[in-house]
Amino acid sequence: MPETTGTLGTSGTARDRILETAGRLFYEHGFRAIGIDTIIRESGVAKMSLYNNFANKDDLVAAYLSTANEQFLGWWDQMEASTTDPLTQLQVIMDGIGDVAASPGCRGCSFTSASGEFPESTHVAHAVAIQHKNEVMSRLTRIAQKAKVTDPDALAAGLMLLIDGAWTAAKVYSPEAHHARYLSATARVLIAAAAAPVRPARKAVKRQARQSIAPAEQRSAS
Amino acid sequence: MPETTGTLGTSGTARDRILETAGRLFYEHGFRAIGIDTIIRESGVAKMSLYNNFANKDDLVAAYLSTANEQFLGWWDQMEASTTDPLTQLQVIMDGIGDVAASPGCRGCSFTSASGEFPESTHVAHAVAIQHKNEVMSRLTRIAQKAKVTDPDALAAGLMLLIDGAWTAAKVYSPEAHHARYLSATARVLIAAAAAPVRPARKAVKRQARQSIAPAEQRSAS
DNA sequence: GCATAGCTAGACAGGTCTGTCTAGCATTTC
DNA sequence: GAAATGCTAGACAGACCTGTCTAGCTATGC
Repeated sequence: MPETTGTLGTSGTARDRILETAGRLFYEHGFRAIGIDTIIRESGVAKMSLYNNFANKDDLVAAYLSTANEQFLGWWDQMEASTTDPLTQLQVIMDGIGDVAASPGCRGCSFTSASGEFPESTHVAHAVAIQHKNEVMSRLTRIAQKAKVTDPDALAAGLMLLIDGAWTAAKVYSPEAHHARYLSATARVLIAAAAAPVRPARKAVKRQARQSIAPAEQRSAS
Repeated sequence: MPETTGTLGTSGTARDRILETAGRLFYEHGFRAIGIDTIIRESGVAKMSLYNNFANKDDLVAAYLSTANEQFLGWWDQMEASTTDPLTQLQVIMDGIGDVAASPGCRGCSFTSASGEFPESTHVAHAVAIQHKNEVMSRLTRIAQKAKVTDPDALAAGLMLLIDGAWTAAKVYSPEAHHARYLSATARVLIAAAAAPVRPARKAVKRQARQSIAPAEQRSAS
């Protein structure tokens, strides 16, 4: 039994090859930067094979993101199953994400990128991204609740901020990674503080009145 | 003295109107989603006025980012000047960014978006973004050093992760903001821990061996 | 042996994008 | 008054992009 089908077929169905190729190209160059023709050419598949499997380009983008979401959650499940203590589970997950974000090939988070390239929250790709982030947030919250920390929402939110910060570092600084290396250690501080509530610091910093921020500066923020 | 120039001129030079309009549209819809023709139409300016002031679209994007960078650093200087204690300076800045990120109109960080839409680090827009993040990092580090905390690099990196996490929340969840509201409180934890070094937690979470992450999952990360 | 399903190859339409060019108007400067 | 400067209006070229269509090939199932 030779090639499964077609002339250029390497392996798998046309749909699989399209998804694999499109995912790689989208991740490396961005969703808008990669055209249908490029995906066709790189995957060695006919254009009609793409449009027979996906309604349009947006549908292909959404399919890629859904696949990526499933893979990520699968990886998460493995990490979480590696231990039973909730606080350790959180730390293991943060360590794992830190390792990925700081690795040379990492270009950040596909879902955040999708949100940026398709800013309308009704866009199917943006919607998948929101769904993904919601899932991550609720998983963090659930584990924090299991750990019986004082404020599970605050711990989950803090860890979420760190995670997305690490993905941003990976995206901006790729392939150097930079401060994503500090994800693990910083998460450890938050987790420890949540477990053993912070004693009033010697010099507690109080929130003070600040001047309001002009609209123009909202757009220029870091 | 009537209109300064032109027929549709609202105020300022053509260059100013182009930069203002382009900035607003880029920020709201993305760099690749907005075309030259749209900028022309919205700013009421002739196409040649754009190409007389900017070499090409990339140059316009870079000019917008440079302006945004200057505005942000100006805002930072104001925040920093509002107090003399370094730890309070850090907290004031984090509070300010948290307020902006959690405000309804905020769509995240222009520089991160630029990195995402122009992934090649040699692209002029990506280069400006890197320069901006470097500047923010070095400012955080400098203040942390002034505060004489044990590990200024770690504190600066931790705060940077939080900041970029907040921008991501704003981008993905706009206009709801969500967990960006936790930026201030989470920063307070990190700052307090850095000021009063963490006592070994009752149940310290140790880093444990983990299975490696398959390349396929690197792309699917949160 | 024949129908069906999945695929290929490539032309094509219609739209959009960037960037150039021409012709001419209005204001300022010398 | 003349030159220079900054701008407008819009046509235009050439590239690229999405999505459709036709024609035909190949393997499988009945």
